Amino acid sequence: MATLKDVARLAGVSVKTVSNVVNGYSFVKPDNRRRVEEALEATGYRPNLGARNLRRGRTGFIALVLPELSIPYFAELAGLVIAAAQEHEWNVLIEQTFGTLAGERSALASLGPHLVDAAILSPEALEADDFQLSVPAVLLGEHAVDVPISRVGIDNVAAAQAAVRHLISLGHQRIAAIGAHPHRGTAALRLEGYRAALAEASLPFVDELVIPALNYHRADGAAAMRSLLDLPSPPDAVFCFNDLLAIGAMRAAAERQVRVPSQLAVVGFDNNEESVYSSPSLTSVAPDKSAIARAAVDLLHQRVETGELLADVETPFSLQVRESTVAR
Amino acid sequence: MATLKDVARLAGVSVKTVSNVVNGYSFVKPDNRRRVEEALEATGYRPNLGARNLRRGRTGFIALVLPELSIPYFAELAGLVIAAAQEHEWNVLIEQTFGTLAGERSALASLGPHLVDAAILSPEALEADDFQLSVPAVLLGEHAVDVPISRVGIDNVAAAQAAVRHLISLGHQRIAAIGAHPHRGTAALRLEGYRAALAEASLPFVDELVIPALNYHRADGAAAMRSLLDLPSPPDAVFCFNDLLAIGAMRAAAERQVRVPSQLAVVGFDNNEESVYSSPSLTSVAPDKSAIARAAVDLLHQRVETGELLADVETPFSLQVRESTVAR
DNA sequence: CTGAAAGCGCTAACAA
DNA sequence: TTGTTAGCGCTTTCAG
Repeated sequence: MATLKDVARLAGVSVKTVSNVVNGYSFVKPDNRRRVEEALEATGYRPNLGARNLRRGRTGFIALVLPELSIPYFAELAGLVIAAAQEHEWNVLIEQTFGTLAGERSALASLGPHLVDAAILSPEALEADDFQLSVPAVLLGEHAVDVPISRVGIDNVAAAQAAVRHLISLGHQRIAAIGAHPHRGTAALRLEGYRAALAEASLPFVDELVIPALNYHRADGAAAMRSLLDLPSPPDAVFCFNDLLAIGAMRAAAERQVRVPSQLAVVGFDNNEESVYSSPSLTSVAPDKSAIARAAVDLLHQRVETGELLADVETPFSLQVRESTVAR
Repeated sequence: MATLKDVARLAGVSVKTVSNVVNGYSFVKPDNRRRVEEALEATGYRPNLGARNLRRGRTGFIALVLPELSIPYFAELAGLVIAAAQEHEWNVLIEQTFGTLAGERSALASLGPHLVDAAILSPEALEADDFQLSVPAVLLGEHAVDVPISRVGIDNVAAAQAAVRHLISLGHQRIAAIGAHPHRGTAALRLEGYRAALAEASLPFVDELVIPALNYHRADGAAAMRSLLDLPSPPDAVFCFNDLLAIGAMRAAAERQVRVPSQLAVVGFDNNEESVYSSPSLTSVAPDKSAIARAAVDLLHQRVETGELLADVETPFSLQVRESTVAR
């Protein structure tokens, strides 16, 4: 592999000149520039990023810390973050925490400043004390705790409220919620939106209709739905805090011969691609994932370049109405 | 951030001694070791990986080149590769190609030896000439072309054959295939397995029942299924070359009021988590993804450490029978 | 506008 | 057993 020095020797100039050409710096005598470019071409020179970054005190990487790639929402998001990072010549390092406190702590601990220039975090269990980051970071999802880190995401209260309003507008009166969680900030906000929608329609908040979920996988949604269907008077609609829970819920309903949407309307959250093709297809709150990824990366880039702390970013969302609430 | 030198000064020894302790090398006088360890602790020293790797001529990264993270199979695989790589202290860099030749070429081109120590490739369009890698690599999926790179994966012919045999054993006679592709090696092998299963049961190979798919997304499966249902005599079973195609096919069937499995049996390939919860759940060929990820990473590690070229690895698979072929 | 040279933090050959 | 020191390849003062 050719080094700067090799190129310099071949072009008959100093490394400085080559470096100048490579980095598009200042003014280089046209003649020298030509010779350097020829030498660059001839050697097939490619800069050694490690050396460059060692010198610049940068690494060229950002970390993306998330629960699990096998969760479609995070997989999609990761793809978008990678694409956005590429535009700033950043490579993305993905760390999976599996949603555990230990996993999240160990991911954070490994984030030395020599490894990454910045980090995008999607924590689910971290506590306030844990946020002693050594690199700039941005939070996706919620401030589970109050920490001075910029956040990028949608207005979860408004989004949940829109989802439940939709169910109410369809005439549903007994609306359940799946996904309550004792420590997860996002869950608290979605629950708040659910409450608000019920309240503004003067519908009662019924404790037994709010089902907690420790995880947000399909299996958890199915289990929650079963417990709901076992109730003396089951709900006629259910708002699930993510699409995976909703898919599980629909599966459980099908197993009990409960028809969706005629007997039970279902709304999810995340708008996974999977939800467009399920039978019935799933009505879902659709955060603009692309906007989230871009905003997070741009915020960090700004932060790293200028050093200035930046404000939170609120990204848009919409409600995608499909067969699980309105039959074709 | 503390450097080796800082630690050495604090401990009153040379950097060499500190380096020895940090790297667990040779013999260090117990007294010195203790003082170094104290200094390490006091400063919270963390080695600068960039510098270490620059010196060692390693980067500490491997690349994982795949079509798209939004495809569940690759998302799952990526998660497993990250986990396997961690055990060799490797970080994983994911590059998305979107299955295009241009995307794959540009991903390969960016894989300089300064960026990664090795690469795991899942190409779909690359041609033989493109495989001029500058780092050790292993191929997931098939040798689309004949190149001297180790491959890790299942026996696609046998797997496809098992899937179609299952359909035949259920009494199906008119079995379609969705996913034929002019250049994709994997598609050719799965088609071969399909043919073999038909042949051994003395069933005719019917051209119009083999539907090509340029992409393997849900939408492609739905489109293919529609064309199959438009046939004067539609199939009574369909073997899809991946689960996404199968999910799309089931969706299209549902839209035409065709019942699965009573009127149409469906088998997929990949065994996505999604397929366990669809209604009906999907019978699918299940490659051992964890074994694939581990084998690929271990092979590369071996290769990088010892320099020796290693043989291909064939990983196991099974057929998961679910409701799409056998009603509960 | 360009060259010489220092040094980013680390490892390892060589000396002591 | 440990210290000294020369780089890994690059960027960047500082002179010229």
